[in-house]
Amino acid sequence: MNLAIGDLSRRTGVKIPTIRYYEQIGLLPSPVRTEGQQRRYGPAEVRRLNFIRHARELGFEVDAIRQLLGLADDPNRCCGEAHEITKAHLDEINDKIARLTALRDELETMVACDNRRVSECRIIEVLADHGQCQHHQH
Amino acid sequence: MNLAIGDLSRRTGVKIPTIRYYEQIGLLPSPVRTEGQQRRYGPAEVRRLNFIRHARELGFEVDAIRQLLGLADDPNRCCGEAHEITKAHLDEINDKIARLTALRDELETMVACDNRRVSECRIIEVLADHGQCQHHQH
DNA sequence: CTACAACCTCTAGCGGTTAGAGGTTCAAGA
DNA sequence: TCTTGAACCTCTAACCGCTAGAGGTTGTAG
Repeated sequence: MNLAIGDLSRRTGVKIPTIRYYEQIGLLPSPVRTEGQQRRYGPAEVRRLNFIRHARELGFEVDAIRQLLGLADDPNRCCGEAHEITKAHLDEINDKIARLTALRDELETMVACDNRRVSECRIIEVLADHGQCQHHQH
Repeated sequence: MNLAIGDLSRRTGVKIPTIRYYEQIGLLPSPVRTEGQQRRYGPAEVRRLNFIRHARELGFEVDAIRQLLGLADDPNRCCGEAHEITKAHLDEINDKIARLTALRDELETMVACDNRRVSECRIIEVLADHGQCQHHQH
């Protein structure tokens, strides 16, 4: 298996400029090159890039991924660290879900609105109020 | 109530440069100024900025926020429009909730991991394996 | 051996912010 | 009233995580 960057891209679903970008910021190691300076990749890179892509899809920031990859690279290290990173991320997501759900409920009652003028419209009212009271809980 | 930009920042949790940026892109109206060109804000701006911040935290793009705010600014517009926009956002929100929930479930099984060694760690495993097979469904 | 798709580097852009430099204003205390 | 210093001003440039394009080179299939 000796993949050009386009093959790697197709295999992982990561766009070519993004792959080069990941290399540049040190997420992916510099691969071997042909005589003419073209990148060639092996199975290890496919695995690593898939890992990266999946983690990004889960919303991990590049820094977090770097940490996770560091852990994965050192199979003797304690797992607690990965646990911690993931837990923090999970908390953030739960928070977002809660707030989105609150907003949705509010919007849902609003959609019942059928007035002719915005001046009497619940939608606008609720949005304004929502902004107003939100920062108390933060 | 005659707030300087720093006061507004503290009241809303939006950083000062961000407030100026919002003004620049037209999300916030240009406020009144003192003789010496310093910005002064009133309660309307506090409300508006709180709304913006809240919407941004929930992942709405600036353009979407502009639309919603635009409705609120024009009380003579037909409510049907607000209705439509709100409905669109409701769909968006429901979509977001669904995706975040899926994400959370995945992360939650991951944090169940309490191994001492990374080599046996579910988190790393899931990211690696999942990455491997993920792109087929995309 | 040629054609041309795919690669290369480099620069610059995106949205949404944030940070810094270098200078001015406001307001509280002497 | 004057002085100090925190807070403000504008402007430019950086940040993240990509993405796009220009302009040139390489690899490979026919």
